[in-house]
Amino acid sequence: MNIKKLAKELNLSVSTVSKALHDSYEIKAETKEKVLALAKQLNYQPNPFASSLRRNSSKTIAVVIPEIAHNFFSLVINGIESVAEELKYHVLIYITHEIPEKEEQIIRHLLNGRVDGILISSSGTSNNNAHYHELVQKGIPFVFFDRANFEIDAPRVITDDYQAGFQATEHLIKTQCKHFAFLSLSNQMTAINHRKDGFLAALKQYQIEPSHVHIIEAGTDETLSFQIIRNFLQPVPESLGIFSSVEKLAIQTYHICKEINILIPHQLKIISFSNLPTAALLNPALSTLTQPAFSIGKEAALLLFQSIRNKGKIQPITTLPQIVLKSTLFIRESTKM
Amino acid sequence: MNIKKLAKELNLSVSTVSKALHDSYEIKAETKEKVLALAKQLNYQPNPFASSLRRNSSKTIAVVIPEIAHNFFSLVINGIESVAEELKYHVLIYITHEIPEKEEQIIRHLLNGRVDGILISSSGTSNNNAHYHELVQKGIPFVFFDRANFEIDAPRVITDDYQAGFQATEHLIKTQCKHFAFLSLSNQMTAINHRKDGFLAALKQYQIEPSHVHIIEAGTDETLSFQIIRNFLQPVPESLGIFSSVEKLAIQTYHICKEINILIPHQLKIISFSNLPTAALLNPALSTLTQPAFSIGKEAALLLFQSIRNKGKIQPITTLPQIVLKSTLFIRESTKM
DNA sequence: TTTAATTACGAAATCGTTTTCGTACTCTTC
DNA sequence: GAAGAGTACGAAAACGATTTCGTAATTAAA
Repeated sequence: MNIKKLAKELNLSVSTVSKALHDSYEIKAETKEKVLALAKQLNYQPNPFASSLRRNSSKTIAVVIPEIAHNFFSLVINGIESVAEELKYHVLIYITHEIPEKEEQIIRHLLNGRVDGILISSSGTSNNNAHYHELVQKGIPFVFFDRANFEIDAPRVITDDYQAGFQATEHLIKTQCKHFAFLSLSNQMTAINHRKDGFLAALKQYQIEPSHVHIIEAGTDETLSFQIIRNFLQPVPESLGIFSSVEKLAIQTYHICKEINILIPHQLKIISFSNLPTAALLNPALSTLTQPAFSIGKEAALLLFQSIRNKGKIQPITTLPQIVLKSTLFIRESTKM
Repeated sequence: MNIKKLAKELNLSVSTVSKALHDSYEIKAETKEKVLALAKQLNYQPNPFASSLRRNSSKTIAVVIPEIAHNFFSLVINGIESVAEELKYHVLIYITHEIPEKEEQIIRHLLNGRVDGILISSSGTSNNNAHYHELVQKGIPFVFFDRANFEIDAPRVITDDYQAGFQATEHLIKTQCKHFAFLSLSNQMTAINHRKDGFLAALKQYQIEPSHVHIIEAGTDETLSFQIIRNFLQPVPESLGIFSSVEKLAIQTYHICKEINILIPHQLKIISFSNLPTAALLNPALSTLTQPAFSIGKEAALLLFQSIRNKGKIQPITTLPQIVLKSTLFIRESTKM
């Protein structure tokens, strides 16, 4: 079934049918009704590729994320989907597995016009931005969320990572910790670095002895990060307070503590960025900084669709859209005095 | 940049360039090299819509799932993505939010040829299969995973739900439970019903008094299911063993037990189907039946791509592909004697 | 030497839409 | 009743690839 057969069936021209289906003013109501009726009856659905080819728009966006089996990112996707669904857009998912080269390859592929816009949570290191520049040059709108690249002039939705980091660390300080550790994936990710900056600022403000401050870069490889954290915890520094910048490392820490019999919160207190639905049910319940993941996805999608709509139009000289959402601190047993 | 400009630049015809790019035998090596070189230099990427329109294939598959913020489904997507990425296919995600009508609408939309195949974990009730039949009629390959519709002749990847249900229940029986409850989302989902059948079969084999058997249909609405489970647990039946067919209901049960001070495993033992990475860290550690989610996604994708490849070819008279993977039982503290 | 086969390329049709024109026809308006 | 405006439609040109078919030029076979 295509528009040609539909037109033949109706004794109308293809152009008339097309216009009728798009509710054009050129077509009289009676004709429109006939066309709509037969289209429904014959279950006519326009070929999306012909349409995209002609209109040069795909009604599709891409979401590029480091991983998907991750509470934060799946909640974000939920938020994105809620907006996309509303606007009848389709959502393509690409996973970089935290490999910057993979991200580059994906983004470069998307230069071919397959999507109208891209939502990116970067896995990239800041020393390679070429692929983002190509997006800009090609005029493909994109929005960063959570892990933004601040060297690129693109809208972004982030959280108050510095403040949250400060707040979490202040909380650890007030529970009488002596040593402080920051668990990080890498020193190339903006969001994580902002958390670290907040962490360091709090320690400085409370005049914590620098030798008591530990920055642990555990990396993205699971086996390796286990090893690194385990090494750090043997032996466990006195009155250690851990601030984990991502959920995964906190969970690993829990596993390690269980394995080598470190008692939380007595020997070690820990707080983590996390969207775990089971944080309160852990043994002990995990104190968390929880990002509004759904809202992040939703706001990022809204920004993207705004960019898509504005494409081609004259942009007012406006400041770069940056939305900063607040994380929420949940104090639980893992940081009990 | 398109193939026309490329051809002009090379002083060749469009058809020659196209053939060269596809490594056709009609084109001599020297010409191919020239074409490839300039294509790379000018960063030529073929328009995917023109290509899809002409070839009538999209290099895209759809994944239709009830929800995404769910460990099981996000792991499945990981498996799917691993295969799709390998074969250079794109993955569209659609979420039904457990609403059968939504699923119908999505599937019907996909009849327009936007995708070459569909992976479905059904949210549908068995009384409406029309949309699946339309897929069959249109010749669009699809594969069920986990939640299959057994009335439809489509390949499927499922787990040994009956056996796992039997095994879990047998385990509960051996821990001296007197009352037994099965937590279900609805009685319309095949996978869950198979788990229930295994549950009931085990109880029958061990001659459990039927009045001690409780089937709780909690539904998919979060607030409502909380209410239903809470009601069931007030007061908590003596020596209750709960078999939760899905992770979410087990987590809700944990929350409720914490809230109204029911001690696990002393007053209530619980085992659940779950892919929680934190199952062992919960208080108490949750006994689980864990599905090989990644493999499910991978196998389902492989079946789908096989169907896609076979499309149009004469099918050998073969039995319907059905892959049954095994779940693994992890006994932890939540079912301790 | 003639015929047949092979090689290497180009012209043009095609996929299914959308959109720009062009044009009959009716209806005002002066 | 001539000019202009408005209405309702159709023909045809895009969009950017792929593929069929045709054909010169060269090589091989008879």
